[in-house]
Amino acid sequence: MSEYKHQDIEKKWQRFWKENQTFKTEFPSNKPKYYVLDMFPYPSGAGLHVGHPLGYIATDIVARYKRLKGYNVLHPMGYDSFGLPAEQYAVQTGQHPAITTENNIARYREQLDNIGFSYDWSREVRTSNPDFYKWTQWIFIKIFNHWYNKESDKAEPIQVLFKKFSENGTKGVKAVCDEDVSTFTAQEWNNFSDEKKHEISLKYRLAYLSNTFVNWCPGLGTVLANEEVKDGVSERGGFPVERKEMAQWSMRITAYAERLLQDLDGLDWSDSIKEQQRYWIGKSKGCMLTFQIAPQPPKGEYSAASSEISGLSDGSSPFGGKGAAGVGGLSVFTTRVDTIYGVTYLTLAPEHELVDKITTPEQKAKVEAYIHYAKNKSELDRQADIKTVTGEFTGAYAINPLNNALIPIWIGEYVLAGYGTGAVMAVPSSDTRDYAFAKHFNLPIINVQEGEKTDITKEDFDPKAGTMINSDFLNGMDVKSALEAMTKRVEELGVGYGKVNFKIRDSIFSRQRYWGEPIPVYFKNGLPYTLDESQLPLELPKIDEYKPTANGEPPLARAKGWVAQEIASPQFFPNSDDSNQKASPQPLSKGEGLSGKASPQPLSKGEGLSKNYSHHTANKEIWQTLKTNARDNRKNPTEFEELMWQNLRNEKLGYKIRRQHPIDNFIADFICVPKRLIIEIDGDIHLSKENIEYDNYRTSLLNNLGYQVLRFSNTEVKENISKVCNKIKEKLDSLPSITTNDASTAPLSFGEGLGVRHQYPLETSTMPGWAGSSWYFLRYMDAKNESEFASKAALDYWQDVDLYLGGSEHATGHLLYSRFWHKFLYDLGYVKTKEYAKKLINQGMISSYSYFVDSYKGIIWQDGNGTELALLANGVSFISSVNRKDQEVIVNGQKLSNCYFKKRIRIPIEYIENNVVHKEKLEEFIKNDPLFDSYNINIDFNNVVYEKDNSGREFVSTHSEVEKMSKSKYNVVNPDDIVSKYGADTLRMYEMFLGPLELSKPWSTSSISGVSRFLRNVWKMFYDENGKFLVTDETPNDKELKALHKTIKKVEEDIERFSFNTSVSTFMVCVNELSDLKCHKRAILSDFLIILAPYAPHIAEELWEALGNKNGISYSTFPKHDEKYLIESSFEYPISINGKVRHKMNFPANMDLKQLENEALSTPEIIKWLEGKTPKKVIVVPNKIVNVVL
RNA sequence: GCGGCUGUGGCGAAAUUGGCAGACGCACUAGACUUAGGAUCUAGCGGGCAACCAUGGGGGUUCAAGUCCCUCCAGCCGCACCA
Repeated sequence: MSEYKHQDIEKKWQRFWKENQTFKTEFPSNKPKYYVLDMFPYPSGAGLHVGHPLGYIATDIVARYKRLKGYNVLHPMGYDSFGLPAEQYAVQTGQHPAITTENNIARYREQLDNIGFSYDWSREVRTSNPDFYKWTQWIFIKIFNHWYNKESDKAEPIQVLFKKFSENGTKGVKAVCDEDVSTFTAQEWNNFSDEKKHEISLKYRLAYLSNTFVNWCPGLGTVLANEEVKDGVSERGGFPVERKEMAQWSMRITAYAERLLQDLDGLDWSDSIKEQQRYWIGKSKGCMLTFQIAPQPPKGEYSAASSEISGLSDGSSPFGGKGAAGVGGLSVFTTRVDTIYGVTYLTLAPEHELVDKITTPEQKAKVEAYIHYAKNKSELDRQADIKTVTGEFTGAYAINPLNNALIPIWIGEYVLAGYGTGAVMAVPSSDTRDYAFAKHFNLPIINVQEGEKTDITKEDFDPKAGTMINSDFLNGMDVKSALEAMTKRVEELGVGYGKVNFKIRDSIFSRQRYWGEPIPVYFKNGLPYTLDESQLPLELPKIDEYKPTANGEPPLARAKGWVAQEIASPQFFPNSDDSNQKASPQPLSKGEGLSGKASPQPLSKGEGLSKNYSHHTANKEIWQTLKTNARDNRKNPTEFEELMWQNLRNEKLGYKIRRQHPIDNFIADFICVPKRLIIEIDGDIHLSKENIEYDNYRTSLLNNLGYQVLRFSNTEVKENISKVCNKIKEKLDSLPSITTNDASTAPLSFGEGLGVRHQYPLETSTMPGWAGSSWYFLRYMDAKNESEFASKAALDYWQDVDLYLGGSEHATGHLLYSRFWHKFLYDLGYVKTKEYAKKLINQGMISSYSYFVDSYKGIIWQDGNGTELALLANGVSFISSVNRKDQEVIVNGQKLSNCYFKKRIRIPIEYIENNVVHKEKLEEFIKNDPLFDSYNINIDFNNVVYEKDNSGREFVSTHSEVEKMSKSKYNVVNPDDIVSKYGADTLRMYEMFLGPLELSKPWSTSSISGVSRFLRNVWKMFYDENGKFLVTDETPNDKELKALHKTIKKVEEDIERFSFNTSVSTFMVCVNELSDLKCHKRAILSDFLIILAPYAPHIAEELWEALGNKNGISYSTFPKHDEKYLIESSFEYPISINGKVRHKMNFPANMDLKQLENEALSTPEIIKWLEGKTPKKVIVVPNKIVNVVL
């Protein structure tokens, strides 16, 4: 091959890698492991632009490098394929999001393949694939079935909690749980019904359902997590978000707050991300204080410092347990308990539950008005004007627990309901917000600190400066000791205790959306239960439309038969401490499973129960028998049954009723399936005590299966059939219909061997976007495993991610939740590492140049407000800057100045050549672009100014701005175009060459030619222009070896510290040097190709093959540099006088320093600079520099 | 307001531990080859005629500072009444 034909070469080797499965990861393996991971992409419809592959190229270089270094490399890719855009598209078009997603993934894959990545595609994961989300649901179930024990500081099975409850009640249980849990004794607990126990447990589980204020986004029809809301609008789509109270699933991430914070220290992540997480977790050490509410508001003026309630000044504890009007104390969290003598008022959040109780009648109207005002203020508004001070006095007073001072209680929106206790003790002398509030409402201010920087009105105010004053026993202390002393004192007094508070909130886990993982939960009597693991995956149902239902339920509520079959016994039987053990099936007792007269043989214990079927399930053989028996029964009805049938059949009562139908191990006489009603006619023998007992037992079993049972005796049927029918009808009317896939047969469709069970409605919300991404990195370790999320062997071997690369926008979302889930799995013993990603790099964004041309002409005038308006040929538009060229004109009788003005017109980047747009291109753009009208309203291209270049070609000058790459900005550069024009290797190297990985930088296609030329120069070392192969077997000389070995050394160092841009420069220098040396020697070029291969794998493979190698370059060995080739025999010393380089001299590298100094000082050039003075000092740094100080 | 990051030629940048600032590349200029050039090759390329001046500004430490310290400024990102 004579020319460097990148298209052919790249396709060839991409095919080679695919056919040879070159990058399939070995497992098991004796090699050391290296796991390098990209944050997987959401496959958007727009496809990749050149910014996306930046990180992928970097990780690919590392992966290929590590393979050459002998590592077993895990380098996978997949898709975060659940998400809003596909669903929004589905809502609009009705196309199933799976189809949209599939198409988008296909396009992504094509684009990725073009760039020659070395992913092991056999491990691809997609979060929307049931094989994958089965395990996301599985983890959810695990989370649901665990609680957080603060004593052991880890998650433990809920059964352990149950055991504690049954032994000691709530006493001694230290759990992370809801605020409103009640206490009970072991005896009380043991007397609770199972359902009650379950209900209580919901307040302890790590996944729980609760009514919370959520970020409701009507535009998207879903709730959003805090980090999905930016500036009061949704991060995706920018729709307004409001506070709304809804029942929602949450994850108790707060339980892990401390560990999430602590373990950040050991992570090699950027400071920025770690800081953001620290801030988000928001740990603050402080003190929880209780202020009693004063019994009666005092008349007249009060003075915060001195007013004491009469009779209480003896210092005795005045208010016992309860304060005024039966209201308990008011809890306040403060980080500055040392300033308690400076408290002059308390402020509650308007939503605070005590507000209602303590507000005095006189203040009620005002307070209510204020609450109304605060409530109706949207989040956005609240954030927008934080400067405005608002609030209202409740009329109530609290008592300072330290000095019994009376302090008024206010409400104010500056206090957040969600933080701390929703109440603050205000110290206007030490807190700027409190100060602003106090100033605004004329509340007293007591200084409790003195000294420098303690004046709150001054710029340099430092809240922790100075020493304490006006603070009793604290006086004279600094803030730190005062804090300690006061914390101790309040604990002694029993009015408070030291407490650590976290800002982080439990994360809302439900989304009212279709395109997400269904939450594997059903509801029985209003309480949530998880599905049995054997029922996973709970697949997304088909639905007719992807919108919420008419009454606002999530889209899944549209699904027919969105019900669960309960197959495990309820999870609240703590049979064992092993959380993983399923509740054991309850065997059928003797005689059960029999119906009517022609009964099959009774089943004995365990008999007929296949291991795979739950205890309510008959196996196929029994089912066949039941079916046969039922058919016989139908053929030979008793007279009573026949009479009944004639009255029930053909929907005579308004409901379809079947007769002689198998239900699990029974045959029911009559059944109305959608109503779950069974009607039995019992013969007279049923009057015996034993039979009644048995009937009752059977009824209860059927009840457990979800059926109601009506029993009539033969006599009742015979004597008053209409009464019987009325009773049945009444019952049917009262029962809710249970919809199923096919109400006529579903519960009876027994073909799979599954019996009829009670069906319960399933949860209709789905999981949030971050669910799948919180653990996908583990799935890659064993992506095809059907029985576990990953095998122990794989988890033990791969351990964690060695290098994780992705955008910093996930700082408090994915990167926090995934750490949380990983710690949870760590607690359960599934993973061995506390953190899953040792090293994280956030690649910078690649921005782009947007190009504009100016069009001039129009009329400008000022409106009444002095705003300048421009009148265009076809309309009026506001412009901010004008270039005037005054000319007077008359418009509507008014004298106006006729100005030329500048209007920016966006020109798509593909029409730009060397920063100008040629006339024919501009015309083509106007003609071709369908979006032209919508993007460039009011544009008159006749007014652009054309210039001519040397060849007479007309063009228009443009100016450019660096902006985010986006479709709407007309500045997107598609990697496919770059690959087809310059090749994937050029793209890869150029992306790296742009600059440091972490920094944002603008893309400039014109600069790519340098890298392109470089690769052609590499080619030229192997082939001349006639295609003659130039490589020789000559022995390399020292210069060539030096050029090679310093490159090996530098490239290796660069990759190890992720400095890819400098490697590219190094390669260029090396090729320049070898070209100057006219080096075509195999020994040199062969090693050069190996070190180049991670960056430019295609050309490296091609030339490697040309050198006669058969096996591909990917698993060759990275050469080791040899220092002996790098040693210089001499060094050219810069000789500087007083730090300024004046001369250069060559000395042997190992020369004696004193001798060197002497020689340097005796050189004429230096003597000239010495001007006869004796140097004060001469510094000689070996092989660096000589500095003469005069 | 708070936190993090970043400021070096016309542009992207390099200088890893303080030791010749601007490597490497783009753009540009001149020349060569050529019917042609969006090809290739050669040379030049921070500013200044020069002494010198230059790493956002100012100050400091040091024989020596882009690099360390203080201070101010600008840009980007994140958070934002967190008690």
